[in-house]
Amino acid sequence: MGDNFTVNMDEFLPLRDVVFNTLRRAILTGELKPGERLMEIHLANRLGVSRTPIREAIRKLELEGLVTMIPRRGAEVAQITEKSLQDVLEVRRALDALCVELACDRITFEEKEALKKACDEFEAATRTGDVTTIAGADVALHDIIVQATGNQRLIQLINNLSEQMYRYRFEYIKDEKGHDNLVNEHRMIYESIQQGDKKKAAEAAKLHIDNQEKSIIRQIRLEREQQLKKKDKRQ
Amino acid sequence: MGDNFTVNMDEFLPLRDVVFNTLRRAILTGELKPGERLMEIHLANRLGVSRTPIREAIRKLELEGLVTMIPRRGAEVAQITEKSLQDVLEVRRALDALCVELACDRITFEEKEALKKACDEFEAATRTGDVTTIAGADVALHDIIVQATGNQRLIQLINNLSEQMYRYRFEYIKDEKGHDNLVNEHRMIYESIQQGDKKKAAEAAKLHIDNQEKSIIRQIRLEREQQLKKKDKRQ
DNA sequence: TAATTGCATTTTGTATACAAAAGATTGTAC
DNA sequence: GTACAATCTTTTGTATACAAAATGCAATTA
Repeated sequence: MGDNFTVNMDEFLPLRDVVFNTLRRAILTGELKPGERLMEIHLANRLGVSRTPIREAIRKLELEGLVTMIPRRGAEVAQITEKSLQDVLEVRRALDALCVELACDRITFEEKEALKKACDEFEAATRTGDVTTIAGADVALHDIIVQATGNQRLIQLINNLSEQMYRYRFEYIKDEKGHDNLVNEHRMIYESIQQGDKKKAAEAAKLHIDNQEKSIIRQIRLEREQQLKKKDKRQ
Repeated sequence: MGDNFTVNMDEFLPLRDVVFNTLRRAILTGELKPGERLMEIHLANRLGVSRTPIREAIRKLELEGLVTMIPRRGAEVAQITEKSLQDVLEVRRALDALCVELACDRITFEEKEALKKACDEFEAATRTGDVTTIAGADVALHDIIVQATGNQRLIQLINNLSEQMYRYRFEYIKDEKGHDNLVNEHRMIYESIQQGDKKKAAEAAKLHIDNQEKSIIRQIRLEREQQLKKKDKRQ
């Protein structure tokens, strides 16, 4: 079992929020695996708190779609199926397009500058080859665009949807051959926003998602095949 | 204070879900007003349960955006501002467009029939003049389209967003002059889906939202003016 | 040997208890 | 009458207790 996640007592938050963040993190990084049961006493002991904050955290994870409740049996980490991921991506495609369109209208001069810088930094990051650095630069870039929309609800939704794909982030970033494409796609998006060309921006954003989709779906199929092989061996 | 909401003990659900549904309903119907505090013991006594299920229900309402948490002060019903509503509508516009586009591709023959019937029934409902009947027919019609997308995530998101505007549903339905427009907009959407014309469908869906937006925003401004007048009088 | 029943254990669902923080109230001094 | 301080109340945050359901296992029976 993936061990040693602990509560971060530094933060001055209600325990339920600390637990919520901790569990979410554990699920997104794959430390808690799909299908794994979340048992309250167990988690409570492990995190050194009582069951109450654990339960409240689980209620929030439930609504976020990261855990599934089974009546009288408790929570387990939600399974990701290819279908559910395609559903998420289908929505993200539309919302990302909306994002860049809104950004075309509302982005400030400072944000444009920041976006340009983020593009350069992303390119630099790809040259380091370090996956974490690249992922960080990618998040930073997208964050600027999302924030530029000024639409709080949209920001919240996109963040939540991104979360669902978090486990696969690294996979499509690992693929070195794709780096030039990613850099180009980012540049394309930046330029369209710079020019205020909504149509072009939306197309670029959709293309960007489509490419990620291909890469992620490929990854999922690969994983599933490997799991099947393992099963075969056991039999 | 808006009185007598009680838990519905018929349903066989964990108390937290019963409480969740009860409170949500109360908020959406306006029985619990924006800014009103949700005090745990008070609610617990009123609903005849202990604080635990109340707290868990509040955690879910929090993530749904229906209540706001103030640290060490508890929950209160989220305030709806014009900005927050515009944010919601901006997102809905994109997602409704996505909905009808997907419906164009995926709707089954039976669903097409049902949609046609729903259009007719909506028209019939407008002629009764009964607001509840009209609202019901409207929901039924939109439900068919949303379900036809087959995208669970999208269905969930649209339902949640609709929720945020629930309090204003009646207002734009009350406006009798708009009924013919609504009927026509529905027919337009139906026909585009029938023909599988995504572009036309998306345009129709967006127009539909735009008109609702106008009507809702007008309503909000009216409400705010009335509140200001009341305040003036008191001073 | 297979199936089933009964018991023990685990785990959730709910209620309650207690501590600490925030808020209201009262009283006193100026 | 106002300002400030002390105290009392309310309310949240957290922990724990208890009941009921589900699960697993062993023993018994066909």
